[in-house]
Amino acid sequence: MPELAEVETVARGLRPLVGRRILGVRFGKTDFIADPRRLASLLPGTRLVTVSRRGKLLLIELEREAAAAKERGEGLWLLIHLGMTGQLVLREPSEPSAPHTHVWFSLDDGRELRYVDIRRFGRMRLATAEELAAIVAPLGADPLEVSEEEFRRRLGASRARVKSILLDQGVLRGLGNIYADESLWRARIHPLRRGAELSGEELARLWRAIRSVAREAIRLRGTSVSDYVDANGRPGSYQKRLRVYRRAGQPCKRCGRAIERIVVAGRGSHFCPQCQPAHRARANRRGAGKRKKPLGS
DNA sequence: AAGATTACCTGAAGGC
DNA sequence: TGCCTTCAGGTAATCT
Repeated sequence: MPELAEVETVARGLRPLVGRRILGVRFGKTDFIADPRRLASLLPGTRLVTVSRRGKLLLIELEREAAAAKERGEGLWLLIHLGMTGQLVLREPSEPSAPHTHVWFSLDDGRELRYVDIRRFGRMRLATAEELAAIVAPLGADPLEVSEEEFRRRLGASRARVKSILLDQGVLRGLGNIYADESLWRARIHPLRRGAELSGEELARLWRAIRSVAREAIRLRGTSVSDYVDANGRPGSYQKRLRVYRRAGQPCKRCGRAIERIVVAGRGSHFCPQCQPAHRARANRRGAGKRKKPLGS
């Protein structure tokens, strides 16, 4: 699934396109595109200026031709979210299109950038600078840039299950189910624990675990367990490093106990019952619901 | 009103 | 063989 490491890898694969022009766009199904006619009218003739990533969101900055840019001085961004099964791949126009290809961008170097998405959970839209600011405003901290202090503050302020918190893009941007499970295993924290009940030591372990998992996943160009490939159609290799994700019933790499799978936040959650104990201490949570003081302030 | 659950979508896999 | 159900998880919408 495209999480931060996969989107980062796709962004890096597209970066050589900076300077290229989009000559035209063709569409298949468009129900995942905010305003396909706007793309059809504005994209042709634009030049790619930057390719970047914000969480799981891919940002392609475009520059209009001098004449068109005059009417509105501001920039234009093509925003693409890959959802679950979205792929952006560079192909020669002569190559047959994969099933579920829904957008074809023709480029001035003769190639095509194709958007493929089996389930169409992805999203695509154009945005002005103002619209872009509003879209990224709700996103939380970057997992690789957040300080340990801010991380502890954000996680410790929530009574939700820690697994849910890690998946919340408003807290940390870019983590998905795979890296959330892998990070919790590394930090030896049970997915059902609540953010506010984690000790300072546990939060510190989790902060470090997320950083090392994210760095390693980017280095290995992402995880390919089902559909993910990069801009050149190549899979990543972090799947070889997975310790718990989709390993239910198999032995823990640390202690040998069978990995278990439960559902948290509607997601399959994999953990080691030995390494990741469900309770910090002898928790008698009777009366815990009476707490009324919100933490902080 | 934060936190939990469900809907969207298609293909793979398992049951009978 | 083939039909049916379940599962996979990105976010948005809906519930409690």
